[in-house]
Amino acid sequence: MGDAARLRDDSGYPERTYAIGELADEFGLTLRSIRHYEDEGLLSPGREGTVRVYDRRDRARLALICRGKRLGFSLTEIKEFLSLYDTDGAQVGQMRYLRRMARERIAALRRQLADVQQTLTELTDIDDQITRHLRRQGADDATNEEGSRS
Amino acid sequence: MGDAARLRDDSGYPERTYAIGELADEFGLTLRSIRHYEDEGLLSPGREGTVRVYDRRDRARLALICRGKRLGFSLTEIKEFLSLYDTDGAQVGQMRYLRRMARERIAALRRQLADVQQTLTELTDIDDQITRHLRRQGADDATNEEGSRS
DNA sequence: TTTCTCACTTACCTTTACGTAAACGGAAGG
DNA sequence: CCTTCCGTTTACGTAAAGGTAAGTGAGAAA
Repeated sequence: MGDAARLRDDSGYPERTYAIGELADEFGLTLRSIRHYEDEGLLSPGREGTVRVYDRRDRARLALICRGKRLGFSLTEIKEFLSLYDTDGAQVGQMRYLRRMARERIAALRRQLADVQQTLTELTDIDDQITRHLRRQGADDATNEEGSRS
Repeated sequence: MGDAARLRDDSGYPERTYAIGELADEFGLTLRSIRHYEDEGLLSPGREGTVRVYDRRDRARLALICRGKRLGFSLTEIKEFLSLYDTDGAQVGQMRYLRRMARERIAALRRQLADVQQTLTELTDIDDQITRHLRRQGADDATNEEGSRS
């Protein structure tokens, strides 16, 4: 149990850590996936012997990875993306580069935002049409009568 | 040249058609991809002999396919998605189902919208931080001084 | 007629993002 | 001591979405 590595934190109290299984449960991933993200260089958790030990920042990165996946990015894109989040140790030269990357991402995300919004209005239109159609037929719904507000 | 299939339209004038190469150029796809979408049942263009002939509706479907891809959906998801757009010949039973599908998609898209928006604000924050950092260093930008408005 | 250009099919290849199995290690508990 | 649980590595498998090559055909142009 007792060893010195328990208090490796400036703030004086031991930081909470996570096992791979915990994170897998929390984010709905498999161990394989999380390890794969590490293989691809998106994560680099500490080790206690051979066992992976994740800290608060690893967990945050994992959350970003998941969001990136939900948005349809590839692991490679997500990797670049992640580098934008830890600019803390960057040199001035790097920062210009990172800012360019950030702005490109922003532009892409705005396009995606527009796509999502347009698709949303189209689908709510379709929903409305179907609903009106069913209503005209008197064949009205048994399912919940939830509308489609933006 | 002259054959009867040129006037297959109710409206009296010949509808404009597209060759596969045209569509590929227009949407920035390869022939292979377009044919692949057909293999997967997302498109079913007419044929003139062995040659594919796309009409207005095929073209519209292709546009939807591209948008779906930009949003990160798989071809299978896009296929379901497409079926929502031609409810015209559907029976009442189908319509309930389609409406359910539409509502599921809507819910998913709203989540995606939230993800995109959050990522956007985070990245604009990062952009601002970098910009301020560079400004403090006097090492200010040579690149365009475009801001990051929402 | 020969040569382009565009299109077609068939078929194997590649990349991404994991799944899955085999075999092993260490700690905890009955 | 043996089992169980959690983790580890190595390595082959696989589904999705196309790339790429080989060989064919048909119409237009030189």
